[in-house]
Amino acid sequence: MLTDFNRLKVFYTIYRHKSAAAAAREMYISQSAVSQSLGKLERELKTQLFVRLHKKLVPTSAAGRLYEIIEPFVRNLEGGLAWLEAEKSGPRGVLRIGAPVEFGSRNLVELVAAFRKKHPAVFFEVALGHPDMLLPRLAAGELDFIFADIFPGRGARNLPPFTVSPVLKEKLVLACSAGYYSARLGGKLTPAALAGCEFLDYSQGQTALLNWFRHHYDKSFPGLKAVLTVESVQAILNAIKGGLGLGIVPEYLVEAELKAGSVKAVRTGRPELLNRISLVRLKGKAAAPAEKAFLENF
DNA sequence: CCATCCGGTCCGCGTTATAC
DNA sequence: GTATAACGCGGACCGGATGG
Repeated sequence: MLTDFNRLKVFYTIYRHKSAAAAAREMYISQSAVSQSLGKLERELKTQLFVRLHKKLVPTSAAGRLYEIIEPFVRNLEGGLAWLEAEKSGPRGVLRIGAPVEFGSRNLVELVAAFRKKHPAVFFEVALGHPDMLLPRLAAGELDFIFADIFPGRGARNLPPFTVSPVLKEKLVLACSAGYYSARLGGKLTPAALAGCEFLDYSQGQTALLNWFRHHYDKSFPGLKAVLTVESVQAILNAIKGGLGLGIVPEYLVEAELKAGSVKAVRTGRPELLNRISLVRLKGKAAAPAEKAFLENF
């Protein structure tokens, strides 16, 4: 059983001054209180900590050992409390953020860069991955907040309540190079012709592709041929330009190529599929200053 | 079921006074 | 300067009530 911390603090102060009276003055309590506290600690530990000479306290070797144990702890504690105090004057510390791979490596990194210009004492740890993996980590307090595109899976049943606020919508287009378009789809843009093409996707499950097809044709197209699977928008983009097949990318990333005609987007007449990114936080969790400042930047 | 509030009880801390 | 006795007060703890 750990002894009362206040008694250890009294001991620590006596040891530093080698005097109960001086410790009492420093701690703004009576000399009597210090003496009683020390006596109690010695009885608890069943160890003599000071030899009482006339008007003098001489530490025993046990006292020296105890001081060595307590001293780093007190130093840490004082440092920690100073840190908490400093935090009031401005955001600092580490922000742990979860995000989908594409959003995290593109938009989030830009946000972090802009934020750090204003608040250089804030550092970032970004975990990239699927919301199904990030939500439990948010619930366990390992992440301060996350960004999520799909929300939520059935696996999130027994997780604590979250607050979800939309932060971004971007149009997603199914695109390929102009060469690929004229060779494989020229003049016959039917669902069947489309489904027979080569595809580029972000995950083994082809969630992005399947969503696109469901959105535009109201039915699923099983057995799409994925010739490349990679968790990187940049890679998909390069593969599209290289004529490898059809891939889904945010429209604004290929705006120039679409205008120039080097990249073609598959248009069905329906509005484009939207990628909705939401901010997900633990309900009722107070935001630390760094977190608050970051979220206010939105 | 869990968190919170409330009233009552009791223990221990810190005080003063005093002895050494 | 330190230790001890006596004492008052605050806070910790407990059981029960209440509310979401």
